[in-house]
Amino acid sequence: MRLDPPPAFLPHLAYDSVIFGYSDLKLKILVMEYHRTNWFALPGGFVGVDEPLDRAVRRGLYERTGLKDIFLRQFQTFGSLERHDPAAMRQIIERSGYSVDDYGWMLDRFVSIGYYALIDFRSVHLRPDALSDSIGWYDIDRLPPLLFDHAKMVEQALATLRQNLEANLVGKNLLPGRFTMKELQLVYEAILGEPLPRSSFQRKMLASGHLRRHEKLQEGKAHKAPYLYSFTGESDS
Amino acid sequence: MRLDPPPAFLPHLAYDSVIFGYSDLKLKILVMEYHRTNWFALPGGFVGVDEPLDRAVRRGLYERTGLKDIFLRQFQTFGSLERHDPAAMRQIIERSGYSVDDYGWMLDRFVSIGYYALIDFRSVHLRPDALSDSIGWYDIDRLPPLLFDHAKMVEQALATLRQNLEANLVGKNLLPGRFTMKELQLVYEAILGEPLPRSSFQRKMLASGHLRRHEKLQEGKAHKAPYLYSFTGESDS
DNA sequence: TATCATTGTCTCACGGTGAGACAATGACCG
DNA sequence: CGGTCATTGTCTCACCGTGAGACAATGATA
Repeated sequence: MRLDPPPAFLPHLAYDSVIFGYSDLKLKILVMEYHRTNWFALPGGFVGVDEPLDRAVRRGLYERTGLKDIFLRQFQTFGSLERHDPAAMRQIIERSGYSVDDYGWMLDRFVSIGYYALIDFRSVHLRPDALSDSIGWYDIDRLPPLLFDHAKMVEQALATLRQNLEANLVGKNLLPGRFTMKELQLVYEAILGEPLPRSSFQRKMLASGHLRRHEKLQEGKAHKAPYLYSFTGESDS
Repeated sequence: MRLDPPPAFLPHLAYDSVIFGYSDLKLKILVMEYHRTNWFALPGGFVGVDEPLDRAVRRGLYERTGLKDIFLRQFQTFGSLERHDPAAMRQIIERSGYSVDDYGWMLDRFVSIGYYALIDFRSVHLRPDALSDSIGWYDIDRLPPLLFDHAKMVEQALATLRQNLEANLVGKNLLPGRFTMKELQLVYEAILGEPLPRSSFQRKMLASGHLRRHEKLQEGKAHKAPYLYSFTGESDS
């Protein structure tokens, strides 16, 4: 919850993370709000001088969500000059109660490495960092205006996620351990942003071999009781 | 052809490029050899303090190949600690006739952004840079041992290329303006590393709409004369 | 007990694919 | 000069995955 002085981090280098969760039939991401600015941005951070890049990102995720062993993928590195906005950064630092004299290095140009993560919505305990008032979930299609080039980052992350959609990921990372076929299909549809044919979806999922059917049936609700499924096999890292 | 002093470049940040060409039925990449070391590595470089990342890579490609408007894609950023090898770097600097006192910043840890490029083999005029004796083409499956994590970079670049193979790219960037269907198929096979069914390949290519058939027929060789084709539509950047 | 939405499964038509066949072509050889 | 033979463009056919729809089974509700 502190900002280490410049020597601790690689200068000019940052990461930003697009953290996906699923709840209430919607695909959502984590967005943070800077202190007293009404400005929103993706959760990001810096890389320690002797810290592997991947570990830096996992550290940031852990500090904000309390989760370890998260599914995490790099999707793009952003290095244009347009993303540099020292004026905005100055305000963020000052309104958080810090001095630009101490944190002037944050006004520099940064090259940022974009990661996306998939996490189980329910198992998260959110904690804001030193610069942010709050961190919260936003529907993927109802995001507030984001600072810098973060809107483009989200777009890219979502495109990459859609392209790499595999049975392993979704159920293993976004859903609780047991779920119905219907629930699984709804997650897919939320990610892809379009409806899927029911019979084909079920056929493909069953044929994939990743699913295990639990003979238990759900009960209590309405109509015919669906099977519960869980995912088999390895996944994250 | 000079090494600018530290202030000109972003510290701890580099790029490396996997430059693909096609010749003699083989997929090849450019590999450079450092002065008097017998050590091989991918051509790479540094990013100017006020230079967009993409432009830095294009600049490096231009300096080495004389080509502009190259098809270029980022594929992965490498940030582990294992890739740091100051001892090797010290030798490279010294054997090139430079002093570590002046270029000590090159011994630091670097995070490197990997790009791959597709270029027309015949239109290249190779030029080594300040640190390298030579730069030349190597068969993708007969590479010399590469320094640092560059072998992994090549592997990743090739995997990404195979995954993103589209009709647009190959013919537009790896082949000369006019080519036969057979030649096109051979390029695909060289990239994918496996034979493709002839009739399906032809059918799909013709149906893609990217090809234009030129009524001229090749002549002089053997047997039945094939049509010549060229690609239509936009491509690179 | 009748109603009705949901679920698991099946069938069918459609489109793309790989394998193979076929004629056309044009250089080479006897 | 005619036969041989490899290459090329195209066609046919069997096969597989897909989307659409049908159907019975189910289980809560009226």
